[in-house]
Amino acid sequence: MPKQIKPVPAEHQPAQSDWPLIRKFRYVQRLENQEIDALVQLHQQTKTIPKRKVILNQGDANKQCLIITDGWAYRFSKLRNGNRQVINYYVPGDIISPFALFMPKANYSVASITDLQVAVFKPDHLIQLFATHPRLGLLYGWMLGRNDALVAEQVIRIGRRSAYKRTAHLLLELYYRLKIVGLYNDTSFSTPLTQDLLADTLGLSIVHMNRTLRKLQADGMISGRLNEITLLDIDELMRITESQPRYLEQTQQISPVVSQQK
Amino acid sequence: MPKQIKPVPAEHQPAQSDWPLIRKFRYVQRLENQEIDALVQLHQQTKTIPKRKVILNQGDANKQCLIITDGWAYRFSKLRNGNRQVINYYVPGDIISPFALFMPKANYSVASITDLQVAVFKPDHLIQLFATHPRLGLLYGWMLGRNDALVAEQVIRIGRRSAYKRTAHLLLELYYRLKIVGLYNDTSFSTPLTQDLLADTLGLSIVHMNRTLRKLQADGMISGRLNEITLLDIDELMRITESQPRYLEQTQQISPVVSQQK
DNA sequence: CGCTAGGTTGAATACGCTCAAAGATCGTGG
DNA sequence: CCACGATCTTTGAGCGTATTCAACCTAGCG
Repeated sequence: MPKQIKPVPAEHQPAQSDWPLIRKFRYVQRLENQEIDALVQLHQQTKTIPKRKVILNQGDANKQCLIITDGWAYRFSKLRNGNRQVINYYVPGDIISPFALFMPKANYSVASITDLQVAVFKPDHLIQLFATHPRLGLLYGWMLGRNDALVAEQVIRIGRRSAYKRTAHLLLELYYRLKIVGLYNDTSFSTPLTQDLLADTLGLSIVHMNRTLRKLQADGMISGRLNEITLLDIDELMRITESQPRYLEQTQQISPVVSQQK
Repeated sequence: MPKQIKPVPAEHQPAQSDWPLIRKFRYVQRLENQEIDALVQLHQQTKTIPKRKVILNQGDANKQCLIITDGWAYRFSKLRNGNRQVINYYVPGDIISPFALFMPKANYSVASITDLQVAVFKPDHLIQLFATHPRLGLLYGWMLGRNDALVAEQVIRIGRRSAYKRTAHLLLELYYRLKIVGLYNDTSFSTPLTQDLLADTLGLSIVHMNRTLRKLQADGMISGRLNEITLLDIDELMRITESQPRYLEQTQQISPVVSQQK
Protein backbone atom coordinates (compact mmCIF):
# COMPACT_ATOMS: atom_id res chain seq x y z
CA MET A 1 0.00 0.00 0.00
CA PRO A 2 1.91 3.03 -1.21
CA LYS A 3 1.76 5.87 1.21
CA GLN A 4 1.93 8.72 -1.23
CA ILE A 5 0.47 12.03 -0.34
CA LYS A 6 -2.82 12.47 -2.05
CA PRO A 7 -2.26 14.32 -5.33
CA VAL A 8 -3.79 17.72 -5.66
CA PRO A 9 -5.97 17.94 -8.78
CA ALA A 10 -4.40 19.67 -11.76
CA GLU A 11 -6.40 22.48 -13.26
CA HIS A 12 -9.76 21.00 -14.21
CA GLN A 13 -9.40 17.86 -16.19
CA PRO A 14 -11.53 14.71 -16.16
CA ALA A 15 -10.32 12.29 -13.51
CA GLN A 16 -9.47 9.60 -16.03
CA SER A 17 -6.84 11.76 -17.67
CA ASP A 18 -5.15 12.62 -14.43
CA TRP A 19 -2.23 10.29 -14.86
CA PRO A 20 1.06 11.62 -13.56
CA LEU A 21 2.67 11.48 -17.00
CA ILE A 22 -0.09 13.61 -18.44
CA ARG A 23 0.19 15.96 -15.53
CA LYS A 24 3.89 16.29 -16.19
CA PHE A 25 3.33 17.05 -19.86
CA ARG A 26 0.57 19.52 -19.12
CA TYR A 27 2.91 21.25 -16.73
CA VAL A 28 5.00 22.38 -19.67
CA GLN A 29 2.58 22.32 -22.57
CA ARG A 30 -1.09 22.92 -23.22
CA LEU A 31 -2.58 19.75 -24.63
CA GLU A 32 -5.49 19.30 -26.99
CA ASN A 33 -8.20 16.92 -25.87
CA GLN A 34 -7.25 14.61 -28.69
CA GLU A 35 -3.72 14.48 -27.43
CA ILE A 36 -4.83 13.80 -23.90
CA ASP A 37 -7.01 10.98 -25.17
CA ALA A 38 -4.07 9.49 -27.02
CA LEU A 39 -1.97 9.62 -23.86
CA VAL A 40 -4.76 8.02 -21.89
CA GLN A 41 -4.68 5.24 -24.47
CA LEU A 42 -1.07 4.62 -23.50
CA HIS A 43 -2.28 3.84 -20.01
CA GLN A 44 -4.69 1.15 -21.16
CA GLN A 45 -2.87 -1.86 -19.88
CA THR A 46 -1.89 -1.67 -16.25
CA LYS A 47 0.14 -3.92 -14.05
CA THR A 48 1.39 -4.19 -10.49
CA ILE A 49 4.98 -4.94 -9.60
CA PRO A 50 6.02 -5.91 -6.08
CA LYS A 51 8.54 -3.85 -4.19
CA ARG A 52 12.25 -4.58 -4.08
CA LYS A 53 12.17 -6.49 -7.28
CA VAL A 54 14.60 -6.25 -10.16
CA ILE A 55 12.40 -5.31 -13.10
CA LEU A 56 15.05 -5.21 -15.77
CA ASN A 57 18.55 -6.59 -15.91
CA GLN A 58 21.45 -4.97 -17.69
CA GLY A 59 21.43 -6.62 -21.12
CA ASP A 60 17.80 -7.70 -21.10
CA ALA A 61 15.73 -7.09 -24.18
CA ASN A 62 13.84 -3.81 -24.07
CA LYS A 63 10.47 -5.32 -24.88
CA GLN A 64 8.17 -2.83 -23.24
CA CYS A 65 7.86 0.62 -21.80
CA LEU A 66 6.48 1.14 -18.32
CA ILE A 67 4.86 4.36 -17.20
CA ILE A 68 4.91 4.59 -13.45
CA THR A 69 1.58 5.72 -12.11
CA ASP A 70 2.35 4.96 -8.50
CA GLY A 71 5.50 4.08 -6.58
CA TRP A 72 9.23 4.54 -7.01
CA ALA A 73 11.96 2.65 -8.87
CA TYR A 74 15.60 3.27 -9.69
CA ARG A 75 18.11 2.53 -12.42
CA PHE A 76 21.45 1.23 -11.28
CA SER A 77 24.59 -0.68 -12.05
CA LYS A 78 26.25 -3.19 -9.79
CA LEU A 79 30.01 -3.65 -9.77
CA ARG A 80 31.87 -6.84 -9.10
CA ASN A 81 32.95 -5.83 -5.62
CA GLY A 82 29.31 -5.43 -4.65
CA ASN A 83 29.23 -1.66 -5.02
CA ARG A 84 26.05 -0.35 -6.44
CA GLN A 85 25.58 2.99 -8.14
CA VAL A 86 22.14 4.45 -8.60
CA ILE A 87 21.90 6.43 -11.82
CA ASN A 88 18.46 7.94 -11.39
CA TYR A 89 15.11 7.44 -9.74
CA TYR A 90 11.77 6.88 -11.39
CA VAL A 91 8.81 8.51 -9.70
CA PRO A 92 5.18 8.64 -10.83
CA GLY A 93 4.97 10.08 -14.32
CA ASP A 94 8.35 8.71 -15.34
CA ILE A 95 8.86 6.11 -18.02
CA ILE A 96 11.09 3.10 -17.52
CA SER A 97 12.91 2.17 -20.74
CA PRO A 98 12.10 5.33 -22.63
CA PHE A 99 14.57 4.30 -25.31
CA ALA A 100 13.04 0.85 -25.80
CA LEU A 101 11.90 1.78 -29.30
CA PHE A 102 15.43 2.68 -30.33
CA MET A 103 17.68 0.33 -28.39
CA PRO A 104 17.27 -3.42 -28.44
CA LYS A 105 18.73 -3.99 -25.01
CA ALA A 106 18.72 -2.33 -21.62
CA ASN A 107 22.07 -0.88 -20.70
CA TYR A 108 21.36 -0.81 -16.98
CA SER A 109 19.25 -2.62 -14.44
CA VAL A 110 16.07 -1.24 -12.96
CA ALA A 111 14.52 -2.25 -9.66
CA SER A 112 11.39 -1.28 -7.81
CA ILE A 113 11.61 0.32 -4.40
CA THR A 114 7.95 0.27 -3.48
CA ASP A 115 5.12 -1.72 -4.94
CA LEU A 116 4.68 -0.26 -8.37
CA GLN A 117 1.59 0.62 -10.30
CA VAL A 118 2.52 0.87 -13.97
CA ALA A 119 0.97 1.24 -17.38
CA VAL A 120 2.56 -1.00 -19.99
CA PHE A 121 2.83 -0.21 -23.65
CA LYS A 122 4.72 -1.60 -26.58
CA PRO A 123 7.53 0.61 -27.84
CA ASP A 124 6.12 0.30 -31.37
CA HIS A 125 3.02 2.04 -30.19
CA LEU A 126 5.03 5.24 -30.12
CA ILE A 127 5.53 5.19 -33.87
CA GLN A 128 1.91 5.65 -34.69
CA LEU A 129 1.35 7.86 -31.69
CA PHE A 130 3.92 10.30 -32.97
CA ALA A 131 2.68 10.01 -36.54
CA THR A 132 -0.84 10.87 -35.45
CA HIS A 133 0.12 13.45 -32.86
CA PRO A 134 3.40 15.08 -33.85
CA ARG A 135 3.37 17.36 -30.85
CA LEU A 136 3.42 14.35 -28.58
CA GLY A 137 6.58 13.28 -30.35
CA LEU A 138 8.08 16.61 -29.45
CA LEU A 139 6.89 16.27 -25.88
CA TYR A 140 8.43 12.83 -25.72
CA GLY A 141 11.66 14.35 -26.95
CA TRP A 142 11.35 17.03 -24.31
CA MET A 143 10.98 14.32 -21.70
CA LEU A 144 14.12 12.63 -22.94
CA GLY A 145 15.95 15.94 -22.79
CA ARG A 146 14.76 16.47 -19.27
CA ASN A 147 15.94 13.01 -18.29
CA ASP A 148 19.29 13.85 -19.82
CA ALA A 149 19.48 16.96 -17.65
CA LEU A 150 18.54 14.90 -14.63
CA VAL A 151 21.45 12.52 -15.15
CA ALA A 152 23.81 15.38 -16.03
CA GLU A 153 22.83 16.98 -12.77
CA GLN A 154 23.69 13.75 -11.02
CA VAL A 155 27.16 13.88 -12.58
CA ILE A 156 27.71 17.39 -11.29
CA ARG A 157 26.43 16.43 -7.87
CA ILE A 158 28.76 13.57 -7.29
CA GLY A 159 31.66 14.98 -9.28
CA ARG A 160 32.20 18.36 -7.71
CA ARG A 161 30.04 18.72 -4.66
CA SER A 162 30.66 17.87 -1.02
CA ALA A 163 28.59 15.21 0.69
CA TYR A 164 26.58 17.92 2.37
CA LYS A 165 25.75 19.76 -0.83
CA ARG A 166 25.12 16.59 -2.79
CA THR A 167 22.51 15.53 -0.34
CA ALA A 168 20.84 18.92 -0.15
CA HIS A 169 20.82 19.16 -3.91
CA LEU A 170 19.24 15.77 -4.43
CA LEU A 171 16.57 16.41 -1.85
CA LEU A 172 15.67 19.63 -3.58
CA GLU A 173 15.51 17.93 -6.92
CA LEU A 174 13.20 15.24 -5.62
CA TYR A 175 11.02 17.87 -4.02
CA TYR A 176 10.59 19.72 -7.28
CA ARG A 177 10.02 16.60 -9.31
CA LEU A 178 7.33 15.38 -6.96
CA LYS A 179 5.78 18.81 -6.83
CA ILE A 180 5.25 18.76 -10.56
CA VAL A 181 3.17 15.61 -10.34
CA GLY A 182 1.38 16.78 -7.23
CA LEU A 183 3.03 14.48 -4.70
CA TYR A 184 3.95 17.01 -2.06
CA ASN A 185 2.58 18.81 0.90
CA ASP A 186 3.78 22.36 1.35
CA THR A 187 7.52 21.81 1.79
CA SER A 188 7.25 18.16 2.76
CA PHE A 189 7.23 15.05 0.68
CA SER A 190 7.37 11.35 1.34
CA THR A 191 9.91 9.00 -0.13
CA PRO A 192 10.53 5.28 0.16
CA LEU A 193 14.28 5.90 0.24
CA THR A 194 16.60 4.38 2.78
CA GLN A 195 19.94 5.84 3.76
CA ASP A 196 21.50 2.84 2.12
CA LEU A 197 19.93 3.65 -1.25
CA LEU A 198 20.69 7.33 -0.91
CA ALA A 199 24.33 6.52 -0.17
CA ASP A 200 24.52 4.45 -3.35
CA THR A 201 22.98 7.33 -5.24
CA LEU A 202 25.36 9.97 -3.97
CA GLY A 203 28.49 7.85 -3.97
CA LEU A 204 28.83 7.93 -0.19
CA SER A 205 29.13 5.30 2.51
CA ILE A 206 26.08 4.58 4.63
CA VAL A 207 27.86 5.91 7.68
CA HIS A 208 28.71 9.18 6.05
CA MET A 209 25.25 9.42 4.54
CA ASN A 210 23.81 9.17 7.99
CA ARG A 211 26.11 11.80 9.41
CA THR A 212 25.36 14.12 6.53
CA LEU A 213 21.62 13.83 7.04
CA ARG A 214 22.10 14.42 10.77
CA LYS A 215 24.09 17.52 9.99
CA LEU A 216 21.45 18.87 7.62
CA GLN A 217 18.99 18.33 10.40
CA ALA A 218 21.20 19.95 13.03
CA ASP A 219 21.60 22.94 10.73
CA GLY A 220 17.85 23.32 10.53
CA MET A 221 17.75 22.53 6.83
CA ILE A 222 15.51 19.49 7.03
CA SER A 223 13.36 17.68 9.52
CA GLY A 224 11.60 14.34 9.69
CA ARG A 225 12.78 11.03 8.34
CA LEU A 226 13.21 10.11 4.71
CA ASN A 227 9.74 8.59 4.61
CA GLU A 228 8.28 12.01 5.32
CA ILE A 229 10.83 14.72 5.00
CA THR A 230 10.38 18.45 5.34
CA LEU A 231 12.63 21.06 3.76
CA LEU A 232 12.79 23.75 6.39
CA ASP A 233 14.68 26.42 4.49
CA ILE A 234 14.30 26.02 0.78
CA ASP A 235 15.85 29.38 -0.05
CA GLU A 236 18.97 28.56 1.88
CA LEU A 237 19.10 25.07 0.38
CA MET A 238 18.83 26.54 -3.08
CA ARG A 239 21.55 29.02 -2.27
CA ILE A 240 24.12 26.62 -0.92
CA THR A 241 23.52 24.03 -3.63
CA GLU A 242 23.22 26.58 -6.43
CA SER A 243 20.11 24.75 -7.53
CA GLN A 244 18.23 25.97 -10.50
CA PRO A 245 15.15 23.86 -11.04
CA ARG A 246 15.12 25.33 -14.52
CA TYR A 247 16.22 22.01 -15.90
CA LEU A 248 13.06 20.45 -14.57
CA GLU A 249 10.69 22.99 -15.87
CA GLN A 250 11.44 24.77 -19.10
CA THR A 251 8.04 26.31 -18.99
CA GLN A 252 8.03 27.81 -22.46
CA GLN A 253 5.60 26.38 -24.91
CA ILE A 254 7.71 23.89 -26.79
CA SER A 255 6.15 24.43 -30.17
CA PRO A 256 3.29 26.87 -30.37
CA VAL A 257 2.44 25.62 -33.79
CA VAL A 258 4.14 22.69 -35.39
CA SER A 259 4.58 22.94 -39.11
CA GLN A 260 2.21 20.53 -40.76
CA GLN A 261 4.06 17.28 -41.06
CA LYS A 262 2.84 14.93 -43.76
CA MET B 1 45.13 22.65 -37.30
CA PRO B 2 43.65 19.56 -35.68
CA LYS B 3 46.12 16.76 -35.42
CA GLN B 4 43.70 13.88 -35.73
CA ILE B 5 44.88 10.56 -37.02
CA LYS B 6 43.79 10.11 -40.58
CA PRO B 7 40.50 8.20 -40.63
CA VAL B 8 40.49 4.78 -42.16
CA PRO B 9 37.81 4.50 -44.86
CA ALA B 10 34.62 2.69 -43.84
CA GLU B 11 33.52 -0.15 -46.07
CA HIS B 12 33.18 1.29 -49.56
CA GLN B 13 31.19 4.41 -49.61
CA PRO B 14 31.61 7.53 -51.74
CA ALA B 15 33.98 9.99 -50.10
CA GLN B 16 31.36 12.67 -49.77
CA SER B 17 29.26 10.54 -47.46
CA ASP B 18 32.15 9.73 -45.19
CA TRP B 19 31.14 12.07 -42.41
CA PRO B 20 31.81 10.77 -38.92
CA LEU B 21 28.14 10.92 -38.00
CA ILE B 22 27.25 8.76 -40.96
CA ARG B 23 30.07 6.43 -40.13
CA LYS B 24 28.71 6.10 -36.61
CA PHE B 25 25.22 5.33 -37.86
CA ARG B 26 26.46 2.86 -40.40
CA TYR B 27 28.38 1.15 -37.66
CA VAL B 28 25.09 0.01 -36.17
CA GLN B 29 22.72 0.03 -39.09
CA ARG B 30 22.77 -0.60 -42.81
CA LEU B 31 21.64 2.56 -44.54
CA GLU B 32 19.87 3.00 -47.84
CA ASN B 33 21.47 5.37 -50.30
CA GLN B 34 18.51 7.67 -49.92
CA GLU B 35 19.08 7.81 -46.22
CA ILE B 36 22.76 8.52 -46.64
CA ASP B 37 21.91 11.31 -49.03
CA ALA B 38 19.54 12.79 -46.51
CA LEU B 39 22.25 12.69 -43.87
CA VAL B 40 24.70 14.30 -46.24
CA GLN B 41 22.14 17.08 -46.65
CA LEU B 42 22.39 17.71 -42.93
CA HIS B 43 26.05 18.51 -43.47
CA GLN B 44 25.38 21.19 -46.06
CA GLN B 45 26.27 24.22 -44.04
CA THR B 46 29.65 24.05 -42.37
CA LYS B 47 31.42 26.33 -39.99
CA THR B 48 34.68 26.63 -38.09
CA ILE B 49 34.89 27.40 -34.41
CA PRO B 50 38.14 28.39 -32.71
CA LYS B 51 39.54 26.37 -29.86
CA ARG B 52 38.90 27.11 -26.20
CA LYS B 53 35.78 29.00 -26.92
CA VAL B 54 32.49 28.74 -25.07
CA ILE B 55 30.03 27.78 -27.78
CA LEU B 56 26.91 27.68 -25.70
CA ASN B 57 26.09 29.07 -22.29
CA GLN B 58 23.80 27.46 -19.79
CA GLY B 59 20.45 29.08 -20.45
CA ASP B 60 21.15 30.15 -24.02
CA ALA B 61 18.51 29.51 -26.63
CA ASN B 62 18.99 26.22 -28.45
CA LYS B 63 18.82 27.72 -31.91
CA GLN B 64 20.87 25.23 -33.86
CA CYS B 65 22.36 21.76 -33.86
CA LEU B 66 26.05 21.27 -34.55
CA ILE B 67 27.48 18.06 -35.91
CA ILE B 68 31.16 17.84 -35.14
CA THR B 69 33.12 16.70 -38.15
CA ASP B 70 36.52 17.48 -36.70
CA GLY B 71 37.79 18.39 -33.27
CA TRP B 72 36.66 17.97 -29.68
CA ALA B 73 34.32 19.85 -27.36
CA TYR B 74 32.80 19.25 -23.97
CA ARG B 75 29.66 19.97 -22.02
CA PHE B 76 30.13 21.29 -18.53
CA SER B 77 28.80 23.22 -15.61
CA LYS B 78 30.67 25.73 -13.56
CA LEU B 79 29.97 26.23 -9.87
CA ARG B 80 30.25 29.43 -7.92
CA ASN B 81 33.47 28.44 -6.19
CA GLY B 82 35.11 28.03 -9.58
CA ASN B 83 34.81 24.27 -9.71
CA ARG B 84 34.01 22.94 -13.10
CA GLN B 85 32.44 19.57 -13.87
CA VAL B 86 32.65 18.09 -17.32
CA ILE B 87 29.54 16.09 -18.16
CA ASN B 88 30.64 14.58 -21.44
CA TYR B 89 32.89 15.08 -24.42
CA TYR B 90 31.90 15.60 -28.00
CA VAL B 91 34.11 13.98 -30.59
CA PRO B 92 33.70 13.82 -34.37
CA GLY B 93 30.33 12.34 -35.23
CA ASP B 94 28.67 13.72 -32.11
CA ILE B 95 25.92 16.31 -32.13
CA ILE B 96 25.97 19.32 -29.87
CA SER B 97 22.47 20.26 -28.70
CA PRO B 98 20.77 17.07 -29.83
CA PHE B 99 17.66 18.10 -27.93
CA ALA B 100 17.46 21.53 -29.54
CA LEU B 101 14.25 20.58 -31.32
CA PHE B 102 12.58 19.68 -28.05
CA MET B 103 14.04 22.06 -25.49
CA PRO B 104 14.04 25.81 -25.91
CA LYS B 105 17.14 26.41 -23.83
CA ALA B 106 20.47 24.78 -23.19
CA ASN B 107 20.75 23.34 -19.72
CA TYR B 108 24.55 23.31 -19.70
CA SER B 109 27.43 25.11 -21.30
CA VAL B 110 29.51 23.74 -24.13
CA ALA B 111 33.03 24.76 -25.04
CA SER B 112 35.44 23.78 -27.77
CA ILE B 113 38.75 22.21 -26.87
CA THR B 114 40.35 22.25 -30.30
CA ASP B 115 39.45 24.20 -33.36
CA LEU B 116 36.17 22.72 -34.44
CA GLN B 117 34.84 21.82 -37.83
CA VAL B 118 31.07 21.56 -37.61
CA ALA B 119 28.03 21.16 -39.78
CA VAL B 120 25.15 23.37 -38.73
CA PHE B 121 21.50 22.57 -39.18
CA LYS B 122 18.25 23.96 -37.88
CA PRO B 123 16.50 21.75 -35.35
CA ASP B 124 13.31 22.03 -37.39
CA HIS B 125 15.05 20.29 -40.20
CA LEU B 126 14.75 17.09 -38.21
CA ILE B 127 10.97 17.13 -38.42
CA GLN B 128 10.84 16.66 -42.14
CA LEU B 129 13.91 14.45 -42.10
CA PHE B 130 12.17 12.00 -39.80
CA ALA B 131 8.92 12.28 -41.70
CA THR B 132 10.65 11.39 -44.95
CA HIS B 133 13.03 8.82 -43.49
CA PRO B 134 11.44 7.24 -40.44
CA ARG B 135 14.41 4.96 -39.90
CA LEU B 136 16.61 7.99 -39.42
CA GLY B 137 14.26 9.05 -36.68
CA LEU B 138 14.90 5.73 -35.02
CA LEU B 139 18.62 6.10 -35.49
CA TYR B 140 18.46 9.54 -33.98
CA GLY B 141 16.65 8.01 -31.04
CA TRP B 142 19.32 5.36 -30.84
CA MET B 143 21.94 8.07 -30.72
CA LEU B 144 20.11 9.79 -27.88
CA GLY B 145 19.95 6.48 -26.04
CA ARG B 146 23.63 5.98 -26.54
CA ASN B 147 24.36 9.45 -25.20
CA ASP B 148 22.23 8.61 -22.21
CA ALA B 149 24.33 5.51 -21.60
CA LEU B 150 27.48 7.58 -21.95
CA VAL B 151 26.39 9.97 -19.22
CA ALA B 152 25.10 7.14 -17.05
CA GLU B 153 28.51 5.54 -17.37
CA GLN B 154 30.02 8.80 -16.21
CA VAL B 155 27.85 8.67 -13.12
CA ILE B 156 29.01 5.18 -12.30
CA ARG B 157 32.61 6.15 -12.90
CA ILE B 158 32.73 9.03 -10.52
CA GLY B 159 30.22 7.61 -8.06
CA ARG B 160 31.67 4.26 -7.23
CA ARG B 161 35.10 3.89 -8.75
CA SER B 162 38.55 4.77 -7.44
CA ALA B 163 40.61 7.42 -9.18
CA TYR B 164 42.65 4.71 -10.82
CA LYS B 165 39.67 2.86 -12.23
CA ARG B 166 37.86 6.01 -13.23
CA THR B 167 40.75 7.07 -15.33
CA ALA B 168 41.29 3.70 -16.92
CA HIS B 169 37.59 3.42 -17.66
CA LEU B 170 37.36 6.81 -19.32
CA LEU B 171 40.42 6.17 -21.45
CA LEU B 172 38.91 2.92 -22.65
CA GLU B 173 35.65 4.61 -23.47
CA LEU B 174 37.35 7.30 -25.48
CA TYR B 175 39.35 4.68 -27.31
CA TYR B 176 36.23 2.80 -28.34
CA ARG B 177 34.33 5.90 -29.30
CA LEU B 178 37.14 7.11 -31.50
CA LYS B 179 37.58 3.68 -32.98
CA ILE B 180 34.00 3.69 -34.20
CA VAL B 181 34.61 6.84 -36.21
CA GLY B 182 38.02 5.69 -37.38
CA LEU B 183 40.16 8.02 -35.29
CA TYR B 184 42.60 5.51 -33.89
CA ASN B 185 45.80 3.74 -34.65
CA ASP B 186 46.04 0.21 -33.37
CA THR B 187 45.74 0.77 -29.60
CA SER B 188 46.72 4.42 -29.70
CA PHE B 189 44.67 7.52 -30.14
CA SER B 190 45.26 11.21 -29.88
CA THR B 191 43.34 13.57 -27.68
CA PRO B 192 43.47 17.30 -27.04
CA LEU B 193 42.84 16.69 -23.34
CA THR B 194 44.89 18.23 -20.58
CA GLN B 195 45.22 16.80 -17.11
CA ASP B 196 43.29 19.80 -15.90
CA LEU B 197 40.30 18.96 -18.09
CA LEU B 198 40.52 15.27 -17.25
CA ALA B 199 40.52 16.10 -13.55
CA ASP B 200 37.35 18.15 -13.97
CA THR B 201 35.82 15.26 -15.84
CA LEU B 202 36.60 12.64 -13.25
CA GLY B 203 36.00 14.77 -10.19
CA LEU B 204 39.64 14.71 -9.10
CA SER B 205 42.22 17.35 -8.27
CA ILE B 206 44.88 18.09 -10.85
CA VAL B 207 47.54 16.76 -8.54
CA HIS B 208 45.81 13.47 -8.02
CA MET B 209 44.98 13.24 -11.70
CA ASN B 210 48.65 13.52 -12.48
CA ARG B 211 49.62 10.88 -9.94
CA THR B 212 46.97 8.56 -11.22
CA LEU B 213 48.16 8.85 -14.79
CA ARG B 214 51.75 8.28 -13.60
CA LYS B 215 50.60 5.17 -11.80
CA LEU B 216 48.80 3.81 -14.83
CA GLN B 217 52.00 4.36 -16.73
CA ALA B 218 54.17 2.76 -14.05
CA ASP B 219 51.83 -0.25 -14.09
CA GLY B 220 52.37 -0.63 -17.81
CA MET B 221 48.76 0.12 -18.61
CA ILE B 222 49.36 3.15 -20.76
CA SER B 223 52.19 5.00 -22.42
CA GLY B 224 52.68 8.33 -24.12
CA ARG B 225 51.11 11.64 -23.23
CA LEU B 226 47.46 12.52 -23.52
CA ASN B 227 48.01 14.02 -26.93
CA GLU B 228 48.98 10.60 -28.25
CA ILE B 229 48.20 7.91 -25.77
CA THR B 230 48.65 4.16 -26.13
CA LEU B 231 46.69 1.56 -24.22
CA LEU B 232 49.26 -1.13 -23.55
CA ASP B 233 47.05 -3.81 -22.06
CA ILE B 234 43.47 -3.44 -23.14
CA ASP B 235 42.38 -6.80 -21.75
CA GLU B 236 43.67 -5.95 -18.33
CA LEU B 237 42.19 -2.47 -18.52
CA MET B 238 38.82 -3.96 -19.43
CA ARG B 239 39.10 -6.44 -16.59
CA ILE B 240 39.93 -4.03 -13.82
CA THR B 241 37.38 -1.46 -14.95
CA GLU B 242 34.70 -4.03 -15.74
CA SER B 243 34.20 -2.21 -19.02
CA GLN B 244 31.63 -3.44 -21.41
CA PRO B 245 31.66 -1.36 -24.54
CA ARG B 246 28.26 -2.87 -25.21
CA TYR B 247 26.68 0.47 -24.41
CA LEU B 248 28.56 2.02 -27.28
CA GLU B 249 27.75 -0.54 -29.86
CA GLN B 250 24.42 -2.34 -29.69
CA THR B 251 25.15 -3.89 -33.04
CA GLN B 252 21.73 -5.40 -33.66
CA GLN B 253 19.78 -4.01 -36.52
CA ILE B 254 17.56 -1.49 -34.82
CA SER B 255 14.51 -2.03 -36.94
CA PRO B 256 14.78 -4.52 -39.78
CA VAL B 257 11.56 -3.25 -41.27
CA VAL B 258 9.72 -0.27 -39.94
CA SER B 259 5.97 -0.44 -40.21
CA GLN B 260 4.83 2.00 -42.84
CA GLN B 261 4.23 5.26 -41.14
CA LYS B 262 1.89 7.63 -42.87
C1' DC C 1 64.69 33.50 -25.77
C1' DG C 2 61.39 34.56 -22.59
C1' DC C 3 56.60 33.82 -21.54
C1' DT C 4 52.83 30.91 -20.47
C1' DA C 5 50.18 26.85 -20.18
C1' DG C 6 50.72 22.50 -18.68
C1' DG C 7 52.99 18.84 -15.98
C1' DT C 8 55.40 17.01 -11.79
C1' DT C 9 56.66 16.41 -7.01
C1' DG C 10 56.62 16.96 -1.78
C1' DA C 11 54.27 17.66 2.54
C1' DA C 12 50.46 18.42 5.54
C1' DT C 13 45.63 18.08 5.96
C1' DA C 14 40.83 16.66 5.62
C1' DC C 15 36.90 14.44 4.03
C1' DG C 16 34.90 10.44 3.77
C1' DC C 17 35.72 5.24 4.38
C1' DT C 18 35.90 0.88 6.98
C1' DC C 19 35.19 -1.76 10.88
C1' DA C 20 32.50 -2.54 14.77
C1' DA C 21 28.67 -2.48 17.64
C1' DA C 22 24.48 -0.93 19.50
C1' DG C 23 19.69 1.22 18.96
C1' DA C 24 15.28 1.80 16.52
C1' DT C 25 11.51 0.48 13.82
C1' DC C 26 8.44 -2.40 11.44
C1' DG C 27 6.18 -6.49 9.88
C1' DT C 28 4.81 -11.01 11.02
C1' DG C 29 3.62 -15.02 13.37
C1' DG C 30 2.73 -17.23 17.65
C1' DC D 1 -0.90 -8.34 21.72
C1' DC D 2 3.63 -9.32 22.33
C1' DA D 3 7.97 -11.21 20.75
C1' DC D 4 11.12 -11.99 17.46
C1' DG D 5 13.72 -11.27 13.32
C1' DA D 6 15.00 -8.37 9.75
C1' DT D 7 16.00 -4.08 8.09
C1' DC D 8 17.36 0.37 8.87
C1' DT D 9 19.65 3.95 11.66
C1' DT D 10 23.06 5.76 14.69
C1' DT D 11 27.50 6.40 16.93
C1' DG D 12 32.61 5.73 17.92
C1' DA D 13 37.35 5.16 16.39
C1' DG D 14 41.12 4.62 13.30
C1' DC D 15 42.58 4.84 8.70
C1' DG D 16 43.31 6.04 3.81
C1' DT D 17 42.41 8.21 -0.48
C1' DA D 18 42.39 12.35 -2.41
C1' DT D 19 42.86 17.43 -1.36
C1' DT D 20 45.28 21.74 -0.76
C1' DC D 21 49.23 24.49 -0.80
C1' DA D 22 53.52 25.39 -2.63
C1' DA D 23 57.12 25.04 -5.53
C1' DC D 24 59.65 23.69 -9.51
C1' DC D 25 60.10 21.73 -14.10
C1' DT D 26 59.08 21.41 -19.19
C1' DA D 27 57.74 22.39 -23.75
C1' DG D 28 55.72 25.00 -27.19
C1' DC D 29 55.05 29.45 -29.21
C1' DG D 30 55.66 34.14 -30.47
